[in-house]
Amino acid sequence: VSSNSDSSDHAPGALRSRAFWLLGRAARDAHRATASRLFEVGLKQGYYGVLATLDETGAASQAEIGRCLGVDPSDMVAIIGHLVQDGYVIRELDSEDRRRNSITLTESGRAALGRFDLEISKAEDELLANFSQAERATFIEMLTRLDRGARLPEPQTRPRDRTRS
Amino acid sequence: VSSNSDSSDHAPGALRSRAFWLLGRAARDAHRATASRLFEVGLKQGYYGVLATLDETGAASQAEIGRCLGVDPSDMVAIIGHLVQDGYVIRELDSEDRRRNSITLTESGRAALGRFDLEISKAEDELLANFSQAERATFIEMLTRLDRGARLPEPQTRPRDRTRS
DNA sequence: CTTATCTCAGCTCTACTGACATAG
DNA sequence: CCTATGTCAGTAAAGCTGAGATAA
Repeated sequence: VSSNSDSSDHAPGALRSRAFWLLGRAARDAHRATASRLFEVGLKQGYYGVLATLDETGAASQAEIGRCLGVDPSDMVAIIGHLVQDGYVIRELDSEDRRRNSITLTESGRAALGRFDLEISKAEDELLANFSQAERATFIEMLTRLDRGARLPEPQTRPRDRTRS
Repeated sequence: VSSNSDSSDHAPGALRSRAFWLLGRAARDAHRATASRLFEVGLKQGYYGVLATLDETGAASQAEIGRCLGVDPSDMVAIIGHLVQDGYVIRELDSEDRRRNSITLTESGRAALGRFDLEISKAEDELLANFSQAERATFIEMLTRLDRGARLPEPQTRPRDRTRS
C-alpha cells in the first residue's frame, strides 16, 4: 500500500521516548492497517464511531453523537450525510425539538457495523500480534485511562462573543 | 481551544475496547494537548521529528530523514522548506551525490528543538498525569513494541511499473 | 536501462474556525 | 436576548499517489 510501513525506520531515541510521538505513530500504523481493509468493505474510518454509537444508544441527535465522539458538529454534517446516502442511517427531524436531526441506525447500517467489526478485529490481531493477552488488556486499559484523564486545563465552552457587531 | 476536549464524552463500550479506536483518540488528544503549546513557541508538529532526527544523526539527506520518520519524500519537501525559511536547518547539495539535499541543523534549530522538548514534556506530563512512573514506562515500552511489530504483510517496495508506456 | 533522489501537482481525510439561520 | 442545533464555507496539517527531471 505505502512505502512508509516497511523500510528501515528506527526513529531517534529522543522520539522513541516521547509518548505523544509514539502515539501518533502507532495511530498512523493502526490506521494504515485498517484503512485498506475497511476500504474493501466500502467503509471509512469516521463512519465506525457513529455506527457504533447509534448501535449502543439507539437514536440520537447529531450533536449528541458528535459530543460522544469528540467530533465537531460541523463535521458531523458530512459524516451523517454519507451514512444517509449509503442507507446506513436515517435522518429525520425530531418532533419534540425541531432543531434536532434524529439519527436512526438502519438494518443495513447494523450489518455494515458487523462487517466493520470483523475487519477491525482482524487488523487489530495483526497490530497487537506480539502482545500477550494480558498485555493486550493492559494496553487497552491504559489507553482508556489516558482517554479519561485527557481533560484539558480550561473547560471553557467556546464563548464566541456576540457582544460586539 | 476546542469544544471537543471537554463535555461528556463517554464512548460506547464497543469503541472503548477497540485498540485502534482508542489509539486514534489518544493520539488526537495528545495532538490537541501539544498543538496549542507548540503554536506558542512557533513550531508545528511535523517539525519536531525532523529536528530530533537531525540532532541525533547530524546531517542527513531528505530521503533518509523521511525514511527514519516514515514520512513520504514528497512531503519532506514542504517540511524542510519551512524549516529552511525559519532558519532551523540548511539545505545544500551533497557534493558526493548531487541528487541529494544534505540537511544540516543550525544552532537556531537546535535551540528550537530545545523549546519544543520543553513544551512537549509539559504536555506529556499532563497527558500521563494519572499514570505512575512505572506505568508510564510500560506504556511507552508497549508503544515502542507496537511500532516495531507493526510490519505489514507485504513489504513490497512500491514497484511503480515503468515497464509499460 | 534501471534506480534513487528530489520536486510538483493533485487528492482525500481529519480537524478546526467563523458565520449564519432557525428553534427553543 | 441568549443559547442550542444544524449547516455552510474556508482553512490547515498529514498522508497518499502519479508524474517527471536529474543524477548515479
